[in-house]
Amino acid sequence: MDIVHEDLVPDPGLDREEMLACQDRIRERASFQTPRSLIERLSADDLIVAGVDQSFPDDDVVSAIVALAAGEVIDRAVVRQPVQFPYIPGLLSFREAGAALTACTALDVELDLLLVDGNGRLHFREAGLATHLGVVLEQPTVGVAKRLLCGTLVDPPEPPYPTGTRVEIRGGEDTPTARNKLLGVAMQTRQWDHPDRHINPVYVSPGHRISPDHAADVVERCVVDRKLPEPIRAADQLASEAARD
DNA sequence: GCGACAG
DNA sequence: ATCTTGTCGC
Repeated sequence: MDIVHEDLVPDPGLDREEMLACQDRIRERASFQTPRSLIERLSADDLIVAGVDQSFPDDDVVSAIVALAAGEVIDRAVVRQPVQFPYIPGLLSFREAGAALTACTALDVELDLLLVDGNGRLHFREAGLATHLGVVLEQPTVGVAKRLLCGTLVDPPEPPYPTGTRVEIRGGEDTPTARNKLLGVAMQTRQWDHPDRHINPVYVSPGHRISPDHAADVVERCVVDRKLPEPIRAADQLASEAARD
């Protein structure tokens, strides 16, 4: 994987206004449609999907990326560098993308798709971490978040949702550029049998070069026995253990 | 001014 | 994200 748009790499040194302008440019370049070539690959049994995730030991950021095909790890990379920007909702890319991009560059295998911890189009300016990475790398990406950042659930059922439930998330007052647009879906990837206590859904959104439906399809396919898709779990695990040494 | 807010 | 033991429920 290579950085295609060096000028769009999020710079932690920019001021807030410049960061917002950068995200506006990302939104303008992002595509939320699935290319014909990817649609064909989505049904292949050797689909190559990677997950990327970050951990923050002390004042460093560790980024780990793990690529899987047919349930097997086929490539991985880990990078560590000083953290350069704080966590600010809506500006996550400026904290995590630098390290994540370096990790992506260190990967040898060519991916069909990259799963990212966080949002894609499900973002105040439709430019979440998954979208930013996708545009800079010109790589199909999907965002998977554990909590809802913005947008409104359309006709949500009463929790707990049964496994397989998908609820549309559309833009509202908090997403001025995407009013009433389909930004992503709340997806129940796993659920307990008894409504005693329940598992929350994950929030899936297209990052770049994929549609909301196909994004959800891929996440569903990558989920094995857990709430989160395997590539992200593997990356999460690798980033955590790499943070200890 | 108040609320809401991925990791 | 990170700091951290026990503990509730299948």
